[in-house]
Amino acid sequence: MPTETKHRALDAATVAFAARGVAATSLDGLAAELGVTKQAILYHFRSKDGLVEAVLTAAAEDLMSQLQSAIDISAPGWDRVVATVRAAFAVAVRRPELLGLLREVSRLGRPWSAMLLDVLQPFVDRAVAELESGMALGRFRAGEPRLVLVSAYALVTGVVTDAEVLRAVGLELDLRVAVRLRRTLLSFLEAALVARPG
Amino acid sequence: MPTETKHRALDAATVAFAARGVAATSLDGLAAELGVTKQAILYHFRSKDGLVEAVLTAAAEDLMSQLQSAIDISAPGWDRVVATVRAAFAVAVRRPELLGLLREVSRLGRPWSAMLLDVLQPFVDRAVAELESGMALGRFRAGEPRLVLVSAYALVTGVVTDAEVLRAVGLELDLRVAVRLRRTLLSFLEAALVARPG
DNA sequence: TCGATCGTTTACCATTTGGTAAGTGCCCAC
DNA sequence: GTGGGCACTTACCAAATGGTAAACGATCGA
Repeated sequence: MPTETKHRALDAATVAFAARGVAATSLDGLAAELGVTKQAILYHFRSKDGLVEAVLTAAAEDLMSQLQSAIDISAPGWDRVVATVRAAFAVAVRRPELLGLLREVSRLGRPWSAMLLDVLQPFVDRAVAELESGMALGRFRAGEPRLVLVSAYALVTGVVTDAEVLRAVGLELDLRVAVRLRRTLLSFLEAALVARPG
Repeated sequence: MPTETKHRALDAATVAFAARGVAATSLDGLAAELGVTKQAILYHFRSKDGLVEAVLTAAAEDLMSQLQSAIDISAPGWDRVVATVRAAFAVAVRRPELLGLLREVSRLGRPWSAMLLDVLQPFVDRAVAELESGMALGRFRAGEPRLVLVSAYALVTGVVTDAEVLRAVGLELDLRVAVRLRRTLLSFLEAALVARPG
C-alpha cells in the first residue's frame, strides 16, 4: 500500500489547517502527529506551500463534487434548493474541515484565494443563474439571488466553524442540532424564495 | 500625549489578528508597520500573549457596549430585535475587525475562548431569556431562541469575515450591500419570530 | 545477485520568532 | 543642574521553522 503516508498527511493537514490555521500549523507538529519526520511530508509535497495547494485543491474538489451530485439528482426549482442545502449540511456534519478551509482561505490572501475561487466560481455562477431563472419563471419570488446565496453560505459555514460560539449558546454540533439548523435555514430560504399567493 | 504608541499598537494588532490571525502576525511585522521596534510593543504589553489578551478584552468590551446601548434605548419585543441587528451591522461596517476577532478566538483554543465567552455569556443569556419571554407572552412565535440567535450571528459575522466569498458572488461589503443584507436578515428574523395570524 | 527506485531518516542550515538585558534620550520635580 | 522615571532602541539569545543534502533500508525487475 504505497504512499499511505501521503494520504494521511493530506488528511491531517486538512483538519489542522481548517482548525488552527495554516500559519499556526508547523510541519514538525504535523509530522509528529503522524509518527514520521517532517521530511517524509516534504518528500510527498515539495514545500509547505505545496502541501497547502494540495489540501486546497483536494478539499475544493471534494466539496464541489458532493454539492454537484446533489444538484444532479434533483429537479430544478425548490426541490433543488432543498437537495443542495441537505448536501451542504451533510458535509458540515461529516467533514466540517472542508467548510473550515473555505474560511481559512480568506486570510491566506491573494494567490490562494484566487485559486480556490476559480473552482467555486462556476458553482456560484450556476446557482445565481438558476435562482434568477427561477424568479423569471415565477417559480421563486423576485429578489436578490446573491444576497440569498451569501446568507445561506454564511449560515452553514458559520455554524460549523464557530464551534465556540455554538457552545456559548448552549448547543453542540451533533446530528440533532444540525437537522434543526437545516430546518431553520430551509424555512428562511422558503420565506425568501417560495412564491406565496397574494 | 503619552503612550500613543500603545494605542496604535492595540489598534494595529486588533486589525492584524482579525485579518490574518494571531499566529500569522509577528511582533516584528507589527512594529515595522508602526515604525517602532518590537521592544516598544513588548514594553507596553508584557508578551505577545499579553497583547492578545489586551486586544481581546478591549474588543469584547467595545462590541458589547455598542450592542448594549442599542438594547438600552429600545423597547422589549420586535423593536429591540431590530435595534440590535442594526447595531450589529453598524459594527460590521465601521469596525469589522471586532467580528473577525470573535471568529479568531475559536482557533486560539481554551484559555482565550473561555475568557471571551465570559464576557459574551451574559449578553447571550439575556438575549435567549428575552426571546423566550417574548415567546411566552405571545409577542414572538414559539420557536427555538438559540437557533435563531446562532443563525443571526453566523449571518452577520460570516458576511463580514468572508470578504473573499462575497467577492465570489460579485458583492463587496460597502454600506449599500450592508443595508440590503440587514434587510435580508431582518426579514428572516421576522419570518421566524413575528407572530402571524392563523 | 546486482542495481535501482522509492519512502524515509539523520544531519545540517539559515531565517524568523518571542523574549531579555542593558543602555539612551528626555522631561520634570526639586 | 541633577536624579529619576518614562518611552524607547540597540544588542543579543535560544528555540522553532521551512528547507536541503545525503545516507539508509526495503522491494523488485533483470
